[in-house]
Amino acid sequence: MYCPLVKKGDFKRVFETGRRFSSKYLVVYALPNGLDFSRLGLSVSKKTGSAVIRNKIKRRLRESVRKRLAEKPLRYDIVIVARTAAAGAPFADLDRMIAKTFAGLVNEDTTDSNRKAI
RNA sequence: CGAAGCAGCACAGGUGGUCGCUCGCCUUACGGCGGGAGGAAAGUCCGAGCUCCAAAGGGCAAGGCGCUCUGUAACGCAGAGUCCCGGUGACGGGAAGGAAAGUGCCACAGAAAGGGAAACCACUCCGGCUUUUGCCGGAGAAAGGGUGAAAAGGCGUCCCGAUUUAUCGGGAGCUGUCUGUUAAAGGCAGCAGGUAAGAGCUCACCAGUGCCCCGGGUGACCGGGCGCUUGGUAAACCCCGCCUGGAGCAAGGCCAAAUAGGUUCCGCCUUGAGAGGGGCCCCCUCAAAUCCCCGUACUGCGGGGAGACGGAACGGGUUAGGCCGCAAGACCUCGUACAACACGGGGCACAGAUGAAUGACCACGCCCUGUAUAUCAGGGAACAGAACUCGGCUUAUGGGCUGCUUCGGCAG
RNA sequence: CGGGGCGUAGCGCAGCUUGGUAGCGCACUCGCUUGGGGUGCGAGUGGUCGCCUGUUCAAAUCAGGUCGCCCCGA
Repeated sequence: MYCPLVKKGDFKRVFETGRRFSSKYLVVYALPNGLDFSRLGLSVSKKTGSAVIRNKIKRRLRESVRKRLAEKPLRYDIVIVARTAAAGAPFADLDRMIAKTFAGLVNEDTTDSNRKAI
């Protein structure tokens, strides 16, 4: 279960206070959100490529995150920034990185996160 | 066979399965069924629809367009033509009105670059001087020389013979034009008058040009006659003709919530202005009032006052808030008509997201690459992703097919 | 959706308005100066003016198209 991350302030909070995982193709920021589901934000720079390439990267990342969250439901605000190398990456590599990153995340105590959210 | 030039066509990797996204419909719900990127969706270069604002009219400014006719909702688009340029040719390219309304510019060189008494050298004739060479003066100004992109349109040649000594005949050649050809070719016209010699004079031909005439064409323009000989540049200013109100779906409409300022009224305090309209002007429209107070003879007339602060109500803006706008045609094809187009018949399709939907995996077959082959391995090719909707233009781009035409070579 | 600007030598810029010679600084090379280096002085090398087409006798400059980059407004 997830929904898109929308607000500019939410992005800013995740960038500044969230955990950071870097890899060849991606930079992933994650922050517990205190909700019953995760929210996903994607950032692909115009320098990465044309609209077609950028769309393809976002679709692949969305697909990968959907599959990983189905296996392991997290309650995080996640922002994934694609690096320029992600344009030519095979889907299997991207998926492996997402899975590896999610393996390092654990849901926090519910009451604690609720207090934070409010 | 080789080289080249046009025109057109369809495609944009297929089928099946699993999981997932988005929209619509059905269902109480679980869920089910169906739709889901392109030829350029791109660039945003034109033209329209649609929406809001403005709008009596005229002029100016600004911007755009600029051969003709036709088509179209419209266009800077298209079709058919005209003229010019390039190409042996098929064919390609052209912002192609006006330089005789005016202004400006034309570097360097050159006497001179737009009106300059067209200069200099050299030249011809006449007169004078001189042994000659030559010098001086006058007249003439064509051919020749030098600069430059351009010097005031170009061109009128040569030989033989005869004689009436400026004409005739013959030949070659040149120029122009016509016919025809792949090419060679052929026909016609001109090559003259004048003069000391010549010419810018007369004449012939060609070129250019004209608010001239005749003929053809809807027209651009073409052909002929007549007149004239005028440098180029308007993608320099400009002139002429035609067109253009402004903004854009974040247009615009409705709804919701919260808050500071705005308008009206009340209280309190106190003393200020015509407003609106398009880029501007003439001007036009609405106003020159209303309310309160005072004076006076009711209407009326004269004089004075109204903005800040607090409360209430109202309507706008903001909050990337929600809904609507927001989804079947200026389409394709066949026939008629010279083409675009129009008319008639038939056919087909018709995404609506909003931090923004098309993806991932598997199987089969197909294509490409690697390897001697099979197996096998890798990849699915190019350009590229709708954002209110259409008609065009431009640009990017894969492999393939079809038709026509031109030039050259070889063979029959 | 609307508007504006830039592209010239390895780098940063001028020249474009009013068309005829492409220039400045740094950098680079050589020489002088110094015992040597730096500094300084002098000389020199180096540019398809983003690309295509056109106008013109002549285009970095004018016109049209195109490509790339940057900025602004709603």
